[in-house]
Amino acid sequence: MMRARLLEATLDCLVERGFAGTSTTLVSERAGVSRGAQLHHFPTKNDLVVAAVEHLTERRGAELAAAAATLPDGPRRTRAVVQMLGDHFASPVFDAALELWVAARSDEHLLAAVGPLEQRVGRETHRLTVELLGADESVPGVREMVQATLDLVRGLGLANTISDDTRRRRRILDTWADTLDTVLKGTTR
Amino acid sequence: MMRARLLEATLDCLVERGFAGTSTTLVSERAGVSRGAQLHHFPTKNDLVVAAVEHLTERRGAELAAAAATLPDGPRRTRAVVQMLGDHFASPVFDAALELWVAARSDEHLLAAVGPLEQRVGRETHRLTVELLGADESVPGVREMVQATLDLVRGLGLANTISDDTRRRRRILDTWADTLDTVLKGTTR
DNA sequence: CAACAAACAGTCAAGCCTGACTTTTTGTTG
DNA sequence: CAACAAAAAGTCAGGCTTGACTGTTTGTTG
Repeated sequence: MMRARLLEATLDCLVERGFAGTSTTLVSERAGVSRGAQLHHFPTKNDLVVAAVEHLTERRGAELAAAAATLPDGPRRTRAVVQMLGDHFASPVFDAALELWVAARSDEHLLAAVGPLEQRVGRETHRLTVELLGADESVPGVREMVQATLDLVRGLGLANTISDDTRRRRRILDTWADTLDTVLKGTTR
Repeated sequence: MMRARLLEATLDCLVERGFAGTSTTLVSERAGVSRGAQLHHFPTKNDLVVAAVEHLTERRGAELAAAAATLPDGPRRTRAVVQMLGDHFASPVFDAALELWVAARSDEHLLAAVGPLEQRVGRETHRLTVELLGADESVPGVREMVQATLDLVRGLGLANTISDDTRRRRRILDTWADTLDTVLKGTTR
């Protein structure tokens, strides 16, 4: 319970203040957990943050699964799938992940933990996307287009961190969904 | 001259150690500039870093222009343009920009300087891309696909910061170029 | 119920970063 | 060439963060 509170507080700080602005003292205060208790569960800041990555991953999965359940069938499905991914990569969840991503870039310990984890999450997200789109990856080029879709929403998510970009994202993803449908044609439904 | 050395040192630190790991002391040492001299040119860390953004922008422009001059004509041009953009967004230049981008997310002063600047650079990059591709933006969907291309390479650049992603990027962008050509068909050349 | 271990709480010193302050050098103008 | 202003150099104190240390509560087992 203490553990969970600490992890949530860490993620909140990450979103609000960034990695550097997230001090262990601040986290313990936010979580309403004493400094000693915190140090008991997570001896160092890195331990704390790495654990937060794990926790975040679970939330990522849960959020995507929940959103996926509400998707419509029929000709508008591709568009809905793509918009769902776009929204997900524009949420605070992405902000927190981005902070970790960038922090790990120049911290080998963090990288050792975040790298493999993010790779795993990436594969899982890819699998889910293929499933939601009903794409046939045995067709040449289809796999690359699915990957491109995920990298595209990642790029859109990045753009969204600085200024609200929702309208532009909607337009771009609508157009992309049409293109994607053309490429996948004959393999979906 | 001192100014330029400070800016270059700042960018080097940014790439190697990230925003938080870039201390003003470290920068002055690297640049071979005394602390007082540094404080004369840039009173605060923010001033230093904001100026570095400006400087980076110029380098960005110069690098892109240089690369653009070597592009081939003919049917392979789209592929070459897209790969060029992909390489550019996977270079240290992007790493430095990413650090600033993320740091600005949770620092309003930095955001006030980086936001408008990055918007300007974005527009300029868009304009250049349209020109290089010979795209006709009056055709519906074309503008969105050009934007999508830029957001895609941004996403690929982000993925590349953690682990070297060159092979995957090549494959994805090759496929993307084919799709892009189909959409632009009749409007190019 | 007593004893022991684990979780929790609070305090604090060492280290680092930033930016202010003082002194020295360089260069320009009358 | 003298005087003055601008640039550069060096020093340093204040503030913040981290993680180590010590004391207290809770809970479990014999």
